[in-house]
Amino acid sequence: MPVARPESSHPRIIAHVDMDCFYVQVEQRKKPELRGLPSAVVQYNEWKGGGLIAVSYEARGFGVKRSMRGDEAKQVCPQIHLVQVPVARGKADLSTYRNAGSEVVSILARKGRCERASIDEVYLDLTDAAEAMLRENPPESLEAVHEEVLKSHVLGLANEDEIDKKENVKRWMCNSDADHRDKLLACGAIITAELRMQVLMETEFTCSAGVAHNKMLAKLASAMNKPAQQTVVPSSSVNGLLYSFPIKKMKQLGGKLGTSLQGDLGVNTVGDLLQFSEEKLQDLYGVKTGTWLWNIARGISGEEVQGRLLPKSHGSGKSFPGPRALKTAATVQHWLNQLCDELSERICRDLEENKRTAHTLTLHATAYGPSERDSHKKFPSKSCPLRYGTGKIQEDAFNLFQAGLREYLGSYGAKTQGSQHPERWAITGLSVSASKIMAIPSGTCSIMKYFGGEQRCDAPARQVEANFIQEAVPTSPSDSKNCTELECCERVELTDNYSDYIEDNKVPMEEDKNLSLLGHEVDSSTKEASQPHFPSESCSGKTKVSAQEFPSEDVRHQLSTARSKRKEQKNSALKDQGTILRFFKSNDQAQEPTRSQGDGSNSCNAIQNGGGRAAWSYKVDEIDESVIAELPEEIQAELESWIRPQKRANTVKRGGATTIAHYFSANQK
DNA sequence: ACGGGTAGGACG
DNA sequence: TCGTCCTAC
Repeated sequence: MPVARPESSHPRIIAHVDMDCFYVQVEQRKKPELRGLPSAVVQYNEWKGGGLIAVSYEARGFGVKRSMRGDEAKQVCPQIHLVQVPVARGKADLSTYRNAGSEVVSILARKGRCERASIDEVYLDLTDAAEAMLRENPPESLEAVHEEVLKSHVLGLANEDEIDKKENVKRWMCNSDADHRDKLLACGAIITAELRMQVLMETEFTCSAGVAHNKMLAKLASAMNKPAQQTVVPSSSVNGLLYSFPIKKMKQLGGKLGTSLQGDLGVNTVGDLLQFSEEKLQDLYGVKTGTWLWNIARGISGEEVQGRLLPKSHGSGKSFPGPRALKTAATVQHWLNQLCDELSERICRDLEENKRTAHTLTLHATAYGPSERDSHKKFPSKSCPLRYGTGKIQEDAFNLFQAGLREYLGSYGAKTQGSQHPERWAITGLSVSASKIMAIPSGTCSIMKYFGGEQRCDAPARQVEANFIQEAVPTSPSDSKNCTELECCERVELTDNYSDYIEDNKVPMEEDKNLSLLGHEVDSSTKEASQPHFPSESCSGKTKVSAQEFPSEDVRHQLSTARSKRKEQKNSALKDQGTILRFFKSNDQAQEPTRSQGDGSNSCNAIQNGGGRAAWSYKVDEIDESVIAELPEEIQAELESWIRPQKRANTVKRGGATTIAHYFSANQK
């Protein structure tokens, strides 16, 4: 739901960058012969040619639309090339698109705060960069403005359609009499054009962009001229732009709220909203939404660009429409296993690449069944603490499913359980997701505080284990069987360290498994999120090309050098995947997240002997995961960052010693 | 019985 | 908090 935020007084320069038919471009880069042809990306072509999820602009010219079936697209455009989405584990696999999106983000993030809004959209706060440019190298002093900048659409500029358009744009960009805000916008437009060219050279992807004073307007603008163009929104143009702008096309108003505005208030354009007082809108839609509506009608939006390059959750799901609905626990389990397998791979990759761990596993399902006839009951989502390891995730997810199913079926289900007439339920959608993703805490002080007093940090490992085990009360969703089997995520690509993977035992189907399980599954942990740790920008040897050095004759050459640069980067990225040990060594310099409970500062000091470093070792495979849940929360967060990677390190040298010594600093701040 | 698969955010 | 609902691409 929209929430009103005060607009900051200081003018900001915000860009919204939107990749053009992104999935198509990704496929075209893979198969360059598709460039320039009407094409579309389709998934599941079994039924009516599959569903289109991205359509090239050439194909749009023939009337092909998203959400057509492949067959329909062929009808309106027989020569269309349909490319299939990659499939893995029997489901669509979007990872190539996600990765391609990451390429783009890493380029765009160079010039300012960057928010990855979706797989193919990014917001940028270019305020600082624009101010710097205006100070040090203002457009009015430029003798030449790059073609790409001149191709900008500047809203409100007279004679948009005229032949002298570029001349007009140049005059606007370089106008020394312009409003300060417009000068900043001009700088923003130049920076944005440069970034888009950089994206094109390094990724071969085109994008469109909007440049404005806030996110809402930037987003509106980026969609106004596509593909491969950019649109600038001077303040003076805002009212005119919004006045006739269809309300339903505003972000957040494409759904029920927009429909209500139309149906209940007769508001069809943003301008129509101006007649309503803030109080009236608040009465109708609540204080927050009312204020938000009142503001957006005036082009006001104070939302900040979140500095976030990484997703906040990972999910894997699949639908099973109509006749394909899942009707037995065995098929549900099969598909859950597939989904969990993918999810596990993705969170493990996140851990390796970004040093982040997910802490909550959630299962969603959609179902129809006996209870749906009378009541429109929904299958409840369920969540539990996330344990790393594919087998564990699969096991936990299936337990969550069973818990949800019992609830869904209600008392009716309990009665007929185990009878010869199974429930007539059917699952039409399944998804699992991993959320509460936090950067691995890099300090160790809270562990020391926990053991402080009774436990010296360099005490023998045995005693540490004893402490763990004494206080252990298993609470994990599954009975914590002795986890001596070490789990590691599958990472075929990274052959150096993480390739070992030991599959969990398959979870046997137990219809009547532990009804009270769910009560224990709920994770009451309230861990304070630590600062996300962004992947280091390993942009070695990027082609640096200024706007003026970008004549079209050079594009071909630059693209090819950029292409080989990319490959170099990939290789060096692989090499850069350090060993676990190296990871810890590099991390122990980092900062300790803040925490509240005190008194243990002396114990911290106590271990700061030997130049602030101490060695600590223990036998990893003798610590049961379930004990961790019983530790104080701030300890849990910290411990998990140690134990999990440690187990993984252990598998690397499987058969060898199981004791690993870690070195860490006790410095805190 | 469908755009499918993902994401993010607000609310109670 | 968790679970639900809404929205968007």
